[in-house]
Amino acid sequence: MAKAEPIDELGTPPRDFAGLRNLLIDRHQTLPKRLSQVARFAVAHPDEMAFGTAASIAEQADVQPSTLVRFAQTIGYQGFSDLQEIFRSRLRDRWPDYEERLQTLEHESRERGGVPGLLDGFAEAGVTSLMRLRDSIDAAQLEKAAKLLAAADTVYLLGQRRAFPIASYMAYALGKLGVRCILVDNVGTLGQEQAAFAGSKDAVISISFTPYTPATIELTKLSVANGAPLVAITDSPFSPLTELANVWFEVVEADFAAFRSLSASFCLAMALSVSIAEKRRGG
Amino acid sequence: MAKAEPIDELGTPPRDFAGLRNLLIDRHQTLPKRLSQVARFAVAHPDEMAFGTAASIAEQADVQPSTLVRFAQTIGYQGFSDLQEIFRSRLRDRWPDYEERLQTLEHESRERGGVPGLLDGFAEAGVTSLMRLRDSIDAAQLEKAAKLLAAADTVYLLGQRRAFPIASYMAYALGKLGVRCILVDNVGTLGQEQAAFAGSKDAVISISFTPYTPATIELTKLSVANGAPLVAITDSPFSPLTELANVWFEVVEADFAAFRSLSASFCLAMALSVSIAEKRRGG
DNA sequence: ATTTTTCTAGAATTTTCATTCTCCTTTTGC
DNA sequence: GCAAAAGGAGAATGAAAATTCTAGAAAAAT
Repeated sequence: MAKAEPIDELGTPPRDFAGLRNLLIDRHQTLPKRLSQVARFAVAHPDEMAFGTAASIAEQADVQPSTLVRFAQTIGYQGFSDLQEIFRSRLRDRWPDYEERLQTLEHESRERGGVPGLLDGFAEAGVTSLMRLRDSIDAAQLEKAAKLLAAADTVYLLGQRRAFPIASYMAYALGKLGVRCILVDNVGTLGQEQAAFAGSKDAVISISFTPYTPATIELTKLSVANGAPLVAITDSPFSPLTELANVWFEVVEADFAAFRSLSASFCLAMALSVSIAEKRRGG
Repeated sequence: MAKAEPIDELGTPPRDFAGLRNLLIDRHQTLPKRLSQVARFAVAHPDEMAFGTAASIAEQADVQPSTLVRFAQTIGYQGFSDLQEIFRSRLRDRWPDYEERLQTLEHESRERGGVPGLLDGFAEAGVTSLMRLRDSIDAAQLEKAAKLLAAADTVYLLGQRRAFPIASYMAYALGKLGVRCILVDNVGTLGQEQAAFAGSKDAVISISFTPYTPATIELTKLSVANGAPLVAITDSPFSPLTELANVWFEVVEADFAAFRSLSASFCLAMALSVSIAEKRRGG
């Protein structure tokens, strides 16, 4: 209780959310491990901080409830409840002007061009693509593709130019899921060599959009000739991939400012990746 | 406890705010005086219902705390706390514009299981991410980043592992837009050599998410040490990139099945890419 | 008008929750 | 490498809150 040096830095702690957030960002480096952990959680999940109980928040942040109290006191608040009040006020205060703000946003993004308008445009294109994807993809097809790919020894991933981000992401995801795969990135124009070993026990996922990059098509043909089953992700039934594929998906992306979204393709890629892993575990 | 006629109308009460609100509006005429009073208050002051304690709400609504419990039970909830959860969830997920769309999505995806369920899940995560992005990105920051990057001689793109698809996509997009750029893909661990020439006349876009890939951080530090201005896309204010950056963006992606969406990051990447080109043309 | 039923207020009870405290562990300084 | 200080975990405590209970008031029905 009685301390020689009573005050460290207990100036008045911020009573508004923005100030608190800044304080947390500033100080989290100097805080001890667990307290820093709480600071990170608080910034990342302000909603939870507002509504949760000390126990529930503690569990999610992987600390003890008492740590939350110590944390609040360390940065100058009276206790956890006092700190929580800041997070609650944020939701309270923000709500009234939120609708107004959103209307402004919609209104302005039509009128002005500029960077914010672009962001809205791409976001809208992404949402549209995702909604469309959901309606257009056939469940049976997905099932079939997942089954085919799950049976494969190694999954070969083909995709160049605009499709390359998707192929490379699948390589990342499949790797994390413990599914053996090879990303045929064609570095050093070594695509032929990379894809050469794909055979009937393996499978190929080929991704290509208009104008179908020749390298992707060539490498796909090569693999199919070697007996590898093919799952294709493309943007039209007339794609050169469809006639080669055992299963193919048509993904139509919305566009904005002459750039097509990639959201739907990524979404499909993720769903496929996870479903392969699930099937392998005996789904 | 034992009652002859056990159930009046305790069908499942709504778990979402919209449904609850309708229920309240419908039934408030048939309810007894005090309960009707509570219903009116609940509809009129949903914020208070979310934040207040039973005692504080009771006082404001001019009823007894126990009345609130009776009220909750009468309309089918387990107790006051159960009812309050609905009001809290409303503040938690406050994206009014897309509320309806998402609800449809959530609803349908519960009915389907398996692979289609995955697709819906990822779609939902993507939509959520995009909506959040729109709300969280600051227009002034975007403007500043676009200006900084437009002034650069060459744009260097850094991003490994999960961030790599985004970096590689930006390389594609910027190339198409006629903006000189170099994708530091670190092939052959030649990242140092690839990034070596980034200087004060250039600019770096660095993309990294938890757990921040060391290679990306190292290469970014190197470039910044050489005087290159930095725009960072990351997922937390505590990212090692933020302190290095001239402008940084926090992109929080929603996740599903332990995989985070990339939609928002891509959206931001696209918006940035196009805005650089626009600025160059004299925007 | 009287009985029966429903509703309400307020007290009593139980549960939940934040906070405090103690003991143990880790880190820091010498 | 050791001592001292700081930090952290988890049980104990006490306060506050939700819920239940009961008696009485209001409303409805006969």
